[in-house]
Amino acid sequence: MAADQLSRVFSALADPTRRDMVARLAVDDATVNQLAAPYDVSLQAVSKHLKVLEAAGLVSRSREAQRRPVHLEAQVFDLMTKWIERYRRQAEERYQRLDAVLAAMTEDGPGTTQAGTTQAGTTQSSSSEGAAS
Amino acid sequence: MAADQLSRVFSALADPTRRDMVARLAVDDATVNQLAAPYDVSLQAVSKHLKVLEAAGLVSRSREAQRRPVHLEAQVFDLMTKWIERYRRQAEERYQRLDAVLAAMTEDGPGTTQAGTTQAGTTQSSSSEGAAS
DNA sequence: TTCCTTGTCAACCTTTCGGTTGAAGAAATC
DNA sequence: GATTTCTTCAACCGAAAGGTTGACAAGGAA
Repeated sequence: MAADQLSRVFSALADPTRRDMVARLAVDDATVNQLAAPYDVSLQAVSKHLKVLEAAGLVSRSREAQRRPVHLEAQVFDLMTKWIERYRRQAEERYQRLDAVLAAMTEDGPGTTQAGTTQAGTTQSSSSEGAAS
Repeated sequence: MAADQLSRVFSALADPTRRDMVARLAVDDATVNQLAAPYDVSLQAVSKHLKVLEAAGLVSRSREAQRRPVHLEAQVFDLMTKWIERYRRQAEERYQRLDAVLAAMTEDGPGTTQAGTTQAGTTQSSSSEGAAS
């Protein structure tokens, strides 16, 4: 798992503890100890979680004496939002198109509409990850 | 992993193959065979992927003779978008607050601003998953 | 009935994930 | 220099993910 960045981001946020940490970091930067406080897991486990978040580009770390403050990098959210919005919009448009077809059907009476409602079956797809506008 | 729905959704989309399937399904409904075509994995593997997507609420399945057409349920995207937007906005506001503080500093000269820039250190957090507006 | 198509269930294997404990690095403090 | 604080590295462990193959159910079609 986790080849490209998008995979790493989704994977990172799939864990409730890590999502919770992101929520905490949205309020303010925090050290590892501060982040670990609410959970009853070892500090090492928290450190691992942070490595995952960092690899996903969701947080960055600086240095401050022995401390390593963690900072939320909110730009990465845009990556997800863009991905989600594309397909949500596409699905929505499709739904409206179907609606239009159904409306036309009741208007003209059944039998006049041809093809392309559902199950078009042309299977013109393939890897669609990076395609479309 | 995958306790609540949000976890299941993020987890489901962490896999590139499943994301690709979602992209394909945004175009049109499809059968398992149609979905499997682009990939060189077994049909069983694809079936498993679909089960994951279904458990996450991202797709629904109907019945049509032996076929089990898969349909994208786009509403679930809103769940993610809501989560993401909350913390993105929060982080953004925080950034602007910092900006304001910096502006005030150069205006009044250094030393007049007190506390609360970064590293407030109050650690008033805890589980934040379901909190805030 | 018999066969073919479509899809799932079950068992198994390997890799990754999230956690643990123990040792150790890095930097301030005694 | 020795100690304390904050954090990571390394090795290990059980559970889950993602894949495989083999059997089989469900439903047309011959």
